[in-house]
Formats: sequence, structure tokens, C-alpha cells
Amino acid sequence: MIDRSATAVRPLPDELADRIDLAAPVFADNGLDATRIDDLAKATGIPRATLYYYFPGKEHILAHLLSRTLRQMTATLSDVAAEPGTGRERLARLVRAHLVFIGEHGPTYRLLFAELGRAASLVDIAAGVDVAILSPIRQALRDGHNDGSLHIDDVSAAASVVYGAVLVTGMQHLLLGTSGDLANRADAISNVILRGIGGKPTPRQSRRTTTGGT
Amino acid sequence: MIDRSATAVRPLPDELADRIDLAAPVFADNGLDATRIDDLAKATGIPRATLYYYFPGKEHILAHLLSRTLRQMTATLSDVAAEPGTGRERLARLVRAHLVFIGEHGPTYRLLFAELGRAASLVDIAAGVDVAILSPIRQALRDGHNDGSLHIDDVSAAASVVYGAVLVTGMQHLLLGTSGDLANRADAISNVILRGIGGKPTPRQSRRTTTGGT
DNA sequence: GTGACGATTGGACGATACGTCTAAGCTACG
DNA sequence: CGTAGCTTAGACGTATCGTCCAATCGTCAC
Repeated sequence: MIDRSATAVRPLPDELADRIDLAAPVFADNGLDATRIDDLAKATGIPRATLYYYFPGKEHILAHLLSRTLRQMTATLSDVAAEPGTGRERLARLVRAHLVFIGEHGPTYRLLFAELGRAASLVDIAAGVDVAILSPIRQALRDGHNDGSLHIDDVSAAASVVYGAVLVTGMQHLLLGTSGDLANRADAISNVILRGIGGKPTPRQSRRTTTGGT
Repeated sequence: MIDRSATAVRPLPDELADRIDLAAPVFADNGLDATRIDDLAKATGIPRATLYYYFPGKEHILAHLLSRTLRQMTATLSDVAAEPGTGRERLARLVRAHLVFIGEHGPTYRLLFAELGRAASLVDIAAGVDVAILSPIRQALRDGHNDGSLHIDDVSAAASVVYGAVLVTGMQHLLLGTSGDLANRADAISNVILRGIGGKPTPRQSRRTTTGGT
């Protein structure tokens, strides 16, 4: 329907590429719908006519920003995933790094999912999420299975569990403003994922954590 | 910012309450933004002026629908959760029922999350999600812990893992149109959640499931 | 130096959709 | 039969979109 160019129809000059980033907080504050092109123009200092010169519409500006964040996340997570260690260790690091990323890019991350439905039709952000997030997870899972540090029957199911845990935890944090540090939750989550919640009492006797909840 | 009334400012007559449901597919197809009030009027057969008589705007109509779906989900899941059995059994049933619900209410469910960012500002849908979904999960977890069928250290972390797994699986299905039946994935997910992916080879030797994936 | 071309931008424009409002018709109840 | 509230068509006024044009400016080739 619309051309697949992730960013803009015309190549975006570097100077504008920098300034357009200033649009992110505006989108984050108001959402796609309530954001006026004029707001973006004001916030970025780029005149409205120029914005339209480079972007077909505000959705494309948002898509540009989101795919940028997605690339950032891809870079961050793949760096973390590349560090040495067993698959199990790397998985734990991925979980932590992901939560930290959510904490740092809260508004944008929330935007990513809030507008995923809309923006996904312009860019294949859904696919980008897969590459950025699920793919390193799957890799760590496979590696862990091979090096014996993990035990995976169904890679895709396990990846869904891992990602889901992170996503829900992050979203609770972003939407409901739950308990303090996201990074702190990483251990609790990794624990559950690794040990499971099946009946068999695990090696270390039940060291109670924050049993409470919201 | 806007009053918290979940549905409408005026009490909605039953007859209209029925018809307004016809607006759901319209929203689901187009999203909040692209849906015109006139479209809703046409789809529901309720004149525009009447819509405005009962709802302050289309966002409130959407909020009304979403909270309705949420109530439905609450009912469905709490029914399932109420069935007899160990916490572990009920948890597995919850996972399955939830996935089935997603499969059946695909468009609306997707909408629920696509517009959550926006709608959450009108209604406390985020809180509704918590009640509808997380709360029965937590209950099953606690019960399972007490009856010995589960082993939970951190209820809220475990609940996040469970819900996240379901959510991500469901979303993959809805957005990417992954493999066939959602209900089929329920077992794989429950397996991972219960047994964990930690190295210790589980009691029953690794009965390989669908090791493949996307 | 000069002309050409593309980037840049202010401002005007038509279109669309929103949400408001009015007024007329209708129903129901006392 | 009269009042009150529900219902609805249609007319507005407003906001924002996206398009378009014309003026300006910088750069490059000749």
C-alpha cells in the first residue's frame, strides 16, 4: 500500500536526522493521534513544509523514530548477547539488559507498543521486534542447550516465555509504575524462568523473595 | 483529565448497548484513529447525533467496548480458575483458556493492546487487565504453592512470566500469523513454565516436543 | 559571472472530520 | 393534554491535514 522505505522517501540529510529525534518526546507524550505536525515542527525546529518535503506524513516520522529505537535496541542486545559466557549466563544478561533498556527508553518503548498496530503497517516493526529481541534470545537458548547450561525442548516456546516475562514486567513498570528498579526484577524473573514453577522443590531451598505484589 | 466513567456519561439503554457492539469490528479493522464517527454510525445503525448524545467522543465508545471485552475475559478466566483441581492444573487451564480467548477475540484483543496506551488514559484498562488476567493467575499460583503442586518463590514474578508467555504467544499469532492452533501452543508453554529451562535435566527425560519454530 | 537546479520555507488553499448546537418530532407519564 | 426527556437530521464553526506555489538561497558547471 505504502512504500516500504523505513525512514523517508528522500534521503534525510544528517542535520535533519539529528533534529528529527526531538520529535520523539512529543510523540511519547501525546501519542501518534494527538501529535500535530505543527508540534513536531516547533519541537524539532524543522519547518512544516520541510517535514512534508521529506516525510509523507507524521506516521512516517514516527515510523522513522521507532525503527531507529529498534535498531538501537538491536545493537544493545546483540552486544550483550555477544559477550562470552554460557548460554545461560548470556540469557540472564539479555533479560537484564532488556529491562534496563526499557527503563531508559521508557516513553519510546511504550510508544513502540502502543502504536505498533499502526506503525507496523508502514514498516515491518513487528518483524524488527523479532530480530531485535527474540532472535538473540533464541540464540542464547540454543547455545545454552548445546553447552549444557540450559535445557530446552521447544526453542520458540521458551523464547516466548523469556520475552513475555520481560515485556510484561517492563510494561507493568511503564504503565502502572510498579515497584522501584526494573533491573532488580531481572533476577527474580530469571529465577522463575530457569527453575520453573513445577512442584519439585529446587536444589536451593525456597529463598523467599518479595512474595507480595501489586 | 477526562472523567473516569468507564462506559458513558448517560446510562446507555439496553437496545443501544447491543447495537454499539457492532462498532467493535470497525475499530478493529481501522484502529481508533482511522475510524470515523460516521463509520460507527453506519455500522451500528445509531445516528451520529445519538452517539454524541451518549458518548463524549469516539474514544469513549472504544473504551466502552474494550472494557466490555475485558469484563468478558474476566468472567471467562475466573470461571476457568474456579474449576476444581490443583493450582497447577488450574494454571494450565488458565493458560489454555486465555490462548483460546485470544484466538476467538483476535481483533478485539489486538485492539485492546494497540490502543491501550490511548484508552488507558480514559479508563483504567491497565488496571482491568490486571484484574482480569493477572489476578486469577496469581491466585492459581498461590493455591498451587499451598497445595504443593507448584513451587513459587515470587508470586508476582511468576505471574509475569506466565502472563508474558501467553501474551507474546498470542501476539505472535495475531500479528505475525504464526503456526496453526493457539491451543496447541498451550502445552508447550505450560511445559516451559513448569519445568523451567535450567540445566538440571528434568525428572522425565527430555521428551522432545516441537523443537522447530518460526 | 551567470544560469540552472535542487533544497528550503512561508503561506495560502481545499478537504475532511470533529464536536456543538438547534429545532423538530416522538414517547411516556401524570 | 401538557410537560419532560429521548431521538435525530442537519447546519455550523474549528482544527488539522496534506497539497501547492512562489520566493529565496546555495552550489555547481560552464
